[in-house]
Order: sequence, then C-alpha cells, then structure tokens
Amino acid sequence: MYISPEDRTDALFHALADRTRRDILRRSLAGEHSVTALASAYDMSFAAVQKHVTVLERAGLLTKRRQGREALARGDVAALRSAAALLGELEAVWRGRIDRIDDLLAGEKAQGDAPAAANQATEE
Amino acid sequence: MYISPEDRTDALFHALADRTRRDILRRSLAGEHSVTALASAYDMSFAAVQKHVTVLERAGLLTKRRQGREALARGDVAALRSAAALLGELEAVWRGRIDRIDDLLAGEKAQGDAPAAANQATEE
DNA sequence: TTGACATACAACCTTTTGGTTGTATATTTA
DNA sequence: TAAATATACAACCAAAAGGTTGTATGTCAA
Repeated sequence: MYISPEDRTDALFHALADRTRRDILRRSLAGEHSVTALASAYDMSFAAVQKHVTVLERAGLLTKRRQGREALARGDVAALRSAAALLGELEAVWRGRIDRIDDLLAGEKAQGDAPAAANQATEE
Repeated sequence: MYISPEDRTDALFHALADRTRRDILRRSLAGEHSVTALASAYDMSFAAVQKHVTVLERAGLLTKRRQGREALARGDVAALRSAAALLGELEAVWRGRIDRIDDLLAGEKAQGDAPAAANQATEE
C-alpha cells in the first residue's frame, strides 16, 4: 500500500527519537549485525530489540538480509540523508530563500496568516 | 534541572516526528506568529496546537516572546542545525571515518559484538 | 468597568509506544 | 533425528501521546 511523504517523514523522525534505536542504527551503519548480536548489547528482551529493529526497518533506516538462520541488519545511509534533506528544507524556509514557500506552508488552509519573512539572514 | 544529551536528542526528533508540529515549525521559521494565528491554520482545538507549540519549545526548536496579550513564536534554526549535526555523526559512523567510534557505540556494554566496519566508502 | 480576546493549564479520554512473556517455525549442529 | 540456536509474532500491560472540554487569568478596547 501507498505511504504518503508525510507518513514517511513521521516514521523517519519517530524512529530516530529513541536512544536504543539510534544506537542500533549506529551499529548497523558501522557494519552488519544479526538481531541477536544487537540484542545482546541492551538490557531488554530480544523481542523488544526486535521491535526496535522493525521500527527502523519500516522507516527505511535499515534493511535486513537473511543468511541461514540469522537476519543481518545493515543501516541505509540514503534514508539518513533524506532526513537531513528534510531538515535542510526547513532551514531553507528560515533563510527565506524558498520561493515555493506556499507549497511548503501546508498550501491547503492558509487563513488569517499575514506575517511572514521576519528574519534577516544572520550568521553563516 | 539537567537534561542529558540523549534526552535532548529524543525531544528533538520526537518534536519533528509529527506533521502538525513540522508545519508549525515551518511557519515559525518563516516568521513570528502568535499561537492563535498558528492555531487558526489547523483543524483542531487551540489547546491542541498550544500543546504542539510547547513540545517544539521544550525541544528548543522554537522560542516564545510575550507581546501584550499574545505570545509570538519564532523558530530557532540553531536547534535545527544541531539535529542535522546528529544525523551527520551517524553518517560519519557509516563512512567509518569516526575514530572515537567506541564512544559513540554506547561504550557501556559492548559484549559479544565482533563484526564492525564492513562498509566500503562507496559514492561521493 | 465591562466585554472580548489571547493565553495557560487541568482533567479527562483513546490510541500508540515500549516493554514483557509465551509459542511457533526454520536452520544448524551434535 | 534430536537438541540448540535465531527469528518471528501474538497477547498482554503500563505509560506516554495526541486529542478534547472547561476554567482561570491577564490584556486590550468600548
């Protein structure tokens, strides 16, 4: 089934919003690890770690590969970069450099919002 | 009271993991808006929007300034950049360029984790 | 000095999250 | 083949999230 960009962004940042998951992601970015190997590093059940891996997987931050009886997880740097790109878009809004600002500003219902672009391009 | 770096990271990404909050942040990065002005843009109660603003505020992503009876919210680009920096650290782990990798890899309990650094620096 | 406006916040409700244990199934290995 | 290993997943639970309404309080305008 289809997943909207907003849904994927929700999933991305949600996946990153937990320290255990960030740590799992770090390890998986450094190299492949089986779920059991990952689980051994944390003070929680295997099933709990498995769920964290699933959350990361559904956010696209890691992929699993079957090898025999174990599932090897590896981080996907592309997803990481797309998260960074999203932050970059927000910073671009701050800079006021965006001209498709109306698209980004939830084009739907922009009622009663006069004030905009009150930033001067300080620093950098 | 003190808030650990991990707690702040949790708060940062958690704040970013909701589309309404991302939209509020976008508007606040583009310019100052009163909470009421922000609330008028969404199909939910004022109180709900107010809560979202509080979440963003506690994550450091925006600040509020009192002017008369209204509270003007403005996005803080520094927090946005610190989020980007965190993603950058993760990407650095992927690149294998990090030498303080042992610090980043949750130095505490690293039991039974042999495999690491299985990535070749592809692309770029 | 009353209203109207803008905010703050408590109390409450439902859904999601993050954890648990238990069970099932596939793959090794003895 | 039997036991051990690795994973998957269901069922359950407490706490947190995201929403609601209601109430209190400060500020502005008649």
